Amino acid sequence: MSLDNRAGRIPEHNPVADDGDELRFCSTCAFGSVCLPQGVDKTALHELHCLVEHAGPFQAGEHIFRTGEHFGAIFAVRGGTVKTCLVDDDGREQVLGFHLPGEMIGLNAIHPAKYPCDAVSLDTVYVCRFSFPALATLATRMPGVQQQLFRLLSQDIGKASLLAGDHSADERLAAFLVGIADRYAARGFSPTAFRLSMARSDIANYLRLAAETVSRVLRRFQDQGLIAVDGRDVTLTDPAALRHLARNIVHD
Amino acid sequence: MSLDNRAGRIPEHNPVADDGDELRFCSTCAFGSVCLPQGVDKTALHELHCLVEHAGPFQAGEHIFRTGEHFGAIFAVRGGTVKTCLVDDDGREQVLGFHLPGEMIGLNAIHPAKYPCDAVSLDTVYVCRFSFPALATLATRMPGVQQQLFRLLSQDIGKASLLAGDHSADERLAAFLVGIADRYAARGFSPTAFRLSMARSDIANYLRLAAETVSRVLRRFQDQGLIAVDGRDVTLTDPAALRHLARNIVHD
DNA sequence: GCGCGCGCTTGACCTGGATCAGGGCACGAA
DNA sequence: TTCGTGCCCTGATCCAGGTCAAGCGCGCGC
Repeated sequence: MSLDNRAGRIPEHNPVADDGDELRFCSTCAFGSVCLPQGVDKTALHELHCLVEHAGPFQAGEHIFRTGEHFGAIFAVRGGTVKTCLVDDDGREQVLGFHLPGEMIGLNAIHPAKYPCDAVSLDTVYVCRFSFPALATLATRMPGVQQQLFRLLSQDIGKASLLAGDHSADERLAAFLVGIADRYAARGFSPTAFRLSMARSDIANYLRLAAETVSRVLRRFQDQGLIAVDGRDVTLTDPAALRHLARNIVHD
Repeated sequence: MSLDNRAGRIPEHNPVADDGDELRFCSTCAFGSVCLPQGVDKTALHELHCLVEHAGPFQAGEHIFRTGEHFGAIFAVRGGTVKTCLVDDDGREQVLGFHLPGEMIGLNAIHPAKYPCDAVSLDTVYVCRFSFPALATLATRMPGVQQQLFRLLSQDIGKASLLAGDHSADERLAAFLVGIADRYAARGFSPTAFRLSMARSDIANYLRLAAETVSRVLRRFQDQGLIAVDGRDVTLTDPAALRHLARNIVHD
C-alpha cells in the first residue's frame, strides 16, 4: 500500500539533468561513448538517440522496475541514486547495489528475461531508458554499441564479487567509501566530499553488517581522523588511509 | 615453485570428452545452442566452428590463464573442473568460483581486457577456446551468437551475488551442494551423487568459511541424514531438506 | 507548540564461526 | 619400513560483530 505512494510523476523542473545538461550528462554516462557522436555512422547514431527515452522524475521510494517484471529495457541513471535489492523468502530485504548518475541498471535481467530484483529510487531520480531488443538489434549494426554492452556486462560481473570476500567491517566500510568517491570522481564530482543518499541501514544491509556496526565504524573512522561525518554528508579527510584499508577489495 | 609442477602436457587419451563425445558434449555446453546446427546460417556456423580450438589436457594445478594476462579468449570447460581465484595484496588466495563441464570462464575479462583472476584446473581439464575478437565480429553477423553472449554475461552477474548475502554456514554449504547438484543435473549427470574435485579448503575459501567449519557442517549434515560423505564423494540423501536450507540463496 | 515516529547512535551482552592445537590417514620418496 | 607431506577431522578457546535495549534529535502532522 505504501509502495506506490506519490506515484504521480510531478512534471517539476529537473534540478539535476535537464535539457541544458544533456550533453554534459551524456559525456559522463556509462553509455556516453556510444550516445555521443564520435565518428561513428551518423544514421545509426540517430537510431540510438531515437530508442532512448527519458523517464522520471521518480520520487524517493518509487520503483523503476520490480522483481519478476518482464525485461524490456536497461536504464542509465541520469540523476539521483537508485538502490537495487531483492526480498528473500523470509521477507528480508537484501541490497544488491547503489547506482549513481551515469551508471547502468537492469543488465542482470537479460538472461532470465525478467528483472531479478527491484530498483528503487532513494531520492529524486531521472533515467534514460534503452529498449533492449532495439539496442541488441542496433548492436549488430554498430560494433561500438555491442562492445560497450559487452564491457558493461563484464564489468558488472567483477563488481558483484566485490562484496563477496570475507573482509572485516573496517575494510568493507573503507572500500564502500572509496568506491563511492571513485565513482563520483569518474563523473566529475568531488571525490572527497559527498552526500550518501541511502540510509545507514541500507549501507549496512549492502555490506552485510548490522546498522549498529556501521554507526560504530563510522564513528571510529571519524575519531581516527579518516573522515568527517555530518549526518549523511561525508568528507574523506584521509583518503590514502582509507584506500590502504580497502586495498584487498578490488574494483576495476 | 610448486605452482607449475607436472606442467608437461601429457598427450594421454582423453577420458572425458574425446572426439567421439564431441557432439554429446556440445549439446550440454553453455555455448551448445550456437555451436550446434539449429537452422542458422550455414556459412556463419562454419566460421564459428573454425574459431573454436580444443585445448588440454591440463593437469591438476596447471593454469588455463593467469591474472593480468592479455584477454584474448573465453573458454568452455569440456571436461574436468576449473577453479577461478585471485590472490590479494597480502598473498591470500580468494576462490571466486568452480566451473564444471559445459560452463564458460573468462567472461569477466572483457572489460579490463586482462584476465582479472587465475583459472586453475583441479583435475584433468579440457577446454574449448573461443577467440573473443573473432567471436565479437561473428556476433555482429549472427544475432544468435550475440544473444547467447549477452545471456551468459548477464547470468554471471546474478551468480556472482550468490555468495554475497550474509548467510549461516549451514545455508552456504547447503546452497553449495544443491548448486553443484543442479549444475550436474543440467548437464545430464547424476544430481544426487557426485565427486567434489576441490579440496575442503577450496570450498571453505569459496564460501568464506574456515575449512574446519566445512568439516563440521558436513559431518553434522551427515549425522542429520541429509547427505552421505566418503572423502570427496558426496551423496545427497535428502535433497529436499538441503534445498529448504538453501532457499534464500538464489540461483537462476 | 506538542507529540509522534523514524533514523541514528551508544552501551551491554551474547554467539557463530574463526583460530589454535593436535591427531589420523593415505600416499609417495628414501 | 620409515619418514615426510598433504588433506581431513575434532576439541578447546577466543573475538568480531550481531542482538537487545535505551536514548537522542529532527522533521512532520495536528
